[in-house]
Amino acid sequence: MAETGKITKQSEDFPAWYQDVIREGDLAEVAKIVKGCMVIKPHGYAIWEKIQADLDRRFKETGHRNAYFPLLIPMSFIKKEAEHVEGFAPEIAVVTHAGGKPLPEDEQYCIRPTSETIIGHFFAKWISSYRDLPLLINQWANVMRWELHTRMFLRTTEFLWQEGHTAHATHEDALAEVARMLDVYGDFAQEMMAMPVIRGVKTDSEKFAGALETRCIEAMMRDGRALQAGTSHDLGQNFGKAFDVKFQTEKGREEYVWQTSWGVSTRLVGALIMTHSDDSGLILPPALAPVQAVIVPIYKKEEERAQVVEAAQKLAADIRKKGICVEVDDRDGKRPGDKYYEWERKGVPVRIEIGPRDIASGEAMTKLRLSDGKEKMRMDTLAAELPGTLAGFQRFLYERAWKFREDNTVVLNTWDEFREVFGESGGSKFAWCHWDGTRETEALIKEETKVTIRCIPLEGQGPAPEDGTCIRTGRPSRQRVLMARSY
RNA sequence: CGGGGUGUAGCGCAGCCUGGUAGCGCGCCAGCUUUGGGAGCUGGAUGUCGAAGGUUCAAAUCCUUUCGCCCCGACCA
Repeated sequence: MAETGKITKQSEDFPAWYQDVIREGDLAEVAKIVKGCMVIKPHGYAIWEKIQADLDRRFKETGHRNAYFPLLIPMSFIKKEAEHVEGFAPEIAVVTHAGGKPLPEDEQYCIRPTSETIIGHFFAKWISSYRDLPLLINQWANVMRWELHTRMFLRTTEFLWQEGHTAHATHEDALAEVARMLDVYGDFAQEMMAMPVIRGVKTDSEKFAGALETRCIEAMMRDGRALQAGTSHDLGQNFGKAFDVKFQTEKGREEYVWQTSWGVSTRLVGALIMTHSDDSGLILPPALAPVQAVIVPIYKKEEERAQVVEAAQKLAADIRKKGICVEVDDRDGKRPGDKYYEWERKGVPVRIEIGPRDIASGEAMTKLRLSDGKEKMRMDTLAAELPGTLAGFQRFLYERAWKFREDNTVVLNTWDEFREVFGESGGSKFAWCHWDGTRETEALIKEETKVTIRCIPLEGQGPAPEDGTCIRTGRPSRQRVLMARSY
């Protein structure tokens, strides 16, 4: 880790850069006293709150309601769905003692790694008729997975997320839900995070433990690696059968429900950092920036200070009327240059400087987080123009991220090309390649190159389907899949 | 679990080889001067030197034991 106050260059050491941006942006720190856990500091948590607020609105607009289930899940529950146990058992933390006594093995709890099982249990109690369906529930919660290697926001032992859990009368309904929620995530990523994503289907070996199918959104980080930014699972009747979630159909027949689950986590904050930020620190898309604009008053003498701060407060009030979150940084004893650096590292999109000269001329200096120069703007029209400026900034970030991804996406046809692109350096690109569809080939490629199949693109999300031959084995393939090194 | 490293002020580190009053940078506090891109000067506060035991007149330093953390090789939102 670099010394405090310095940010390692992205091009020199990407992981160090990432840590530095988080520290200098005052987003979070490693808890240290609790293995693998992090403390999300106010500025970082404020970003998560903005993410939550917008997603929550989208969930409610699509008919879901929030609920909350226990943090502790009986160990016996986890074991009920065979693939689910197998997938999660190694990373589960278990409560073995309570009330000052050891718990018998059959009374032990695990701290939820995800809630399909306990929610399945309650769905069984709540659902008896087709009239109870669909049941559309979302939970905002923390979960815990005992990971070997942790990285702030991307993979920590405890993390915050939302998990949607729904039950439907038919597989068709459930599949529509899976698709709908994947689109909610995809739209959110693109509209709010200014992060282009590829929507696709996971291969069998990458899908959620216990699901029939997992759909995902995959984004490219600025080192070319892929980040899974959200998932939506078709659980089929697997959990329905394991937890006996049955309902009576209109015709009086008894059937198991079809379930889905879907989630995004605080990992999105990591995605935000690695999609937009630069060597000066964090860059936030205006739509998710807790502070969208900051006003720095500049003064020398006391009487100037009073005058300048007053003008800044008045401008701030005008800006707030436009629905923009603005802060006046009138902290005394900290010089303007110092403040500039601080707000830059915190990713604030727009900075406005007001000094005696500006008050005299009726203008203010504005600086966008991404441009080098400053621009003079009339103070009386600034508030009116700011929403447009922010919208333009948001659009610019999306387009820049899009172009970066396009520039780092390749279509590969031979294994030699593949080995060249994914060399020893550990770098990555998005590569569209043919794959023979077998788990064995996928594992072989992963072992040889650490490259994985990120997803099989949904229609329109990748190259149009075409017959070809597997990049590794030469066997026939019907469609190209997305390959990359990933987080 | 195997290999390597490290524990000294809030943070980052030096001191250890060759035992002798615990130091540096940043940060923090106070005052003055400053304030349109990371301020300067002066003064100040802060430590059971990871823990336990031993050797010694004397241990951060030498010896023994122990604990924690970090990095590299087997899982993943």
